[in-house]
Amino acid sequence: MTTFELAPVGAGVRVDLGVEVRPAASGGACCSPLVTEPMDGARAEQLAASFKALADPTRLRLLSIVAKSEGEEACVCDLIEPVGLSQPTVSHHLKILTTAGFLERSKRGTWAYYKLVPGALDRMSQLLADA
Amino acid sequence: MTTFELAPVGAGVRVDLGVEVRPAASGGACCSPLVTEPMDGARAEQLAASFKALADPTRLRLLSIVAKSEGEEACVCDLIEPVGLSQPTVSHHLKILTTAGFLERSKRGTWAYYKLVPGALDRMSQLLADA
DNA sequence: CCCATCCATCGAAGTTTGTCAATATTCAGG
DNA sequence: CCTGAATATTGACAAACTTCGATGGATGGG
Repeated sequence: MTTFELAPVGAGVRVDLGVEVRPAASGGACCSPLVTEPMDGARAEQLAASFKALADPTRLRLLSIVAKSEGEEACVCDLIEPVGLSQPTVSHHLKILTTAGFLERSKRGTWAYYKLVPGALDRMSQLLADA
Repeated sequence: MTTFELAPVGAGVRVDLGVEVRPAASGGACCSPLVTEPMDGARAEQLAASFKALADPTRLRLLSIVAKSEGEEACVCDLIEPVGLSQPTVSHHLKILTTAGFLERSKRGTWAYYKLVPGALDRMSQLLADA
């Protein structure tokens, strides 16, 4: 398989990407020696994980369809035909989006309904806004 | 190798993700037959390509460092040490970010300076804002 | 000119990802 | 319970990605 470890989108990620401005390009022609750490690896990985969930055309379409559905909610059967992929594949993508915190799942009867997590995409938007 | 075909971030991508609302869940228990196309495959691919460029921790750190540098600009030599990867790898990532439209390159002497493309990240932010 | 430096490209290795067919799981009805 | 329908999970495989070392191209200084 492969272990998708997509950080929940909200997860305390702070908007201002934590970089200490470097101490004013020390003398030489180029190359300041110390750039006091860019945006620590941990946060970079979290953020990257969230973007990774959005970095697939099928997943974007799934989000888009769900977003425009009744109550921002759709069941898997509504999604298979539009994206034109197999049911397992669609389920796979939905799981990734859910793990990443963009969708939430609720089962009613035999059907699984996926719904936009309110504010999840907006939070991503914020992260980019003042970068 | 692999051919990175990252769509320039601005490229006419429209904020409202083009989905016609489905015609009100036709009668049955579930599964409305026609969801008049989600967000056409082409745009989904473009958008996904842009997100793909952001979907890597190293690239996020590179953007972050560049963003906080003098004039939102840094030469490759400034970037290698902070991210702790080889020079070829850093160049590789910079190219991806450049092709995707997030960075622009200018050569001065032997050095290559990478600079944030103004508004590029903001545009991505917009795309997510009202999704 | 020749050399050293900065950067890009190439080729290769290892990992991750997208996709499907097959199978398991869960639930509603009879 | 047994069956059928809707989803999820597993296993497999090809394509794509990240990374590196080695090499090539350009530029500026002796």
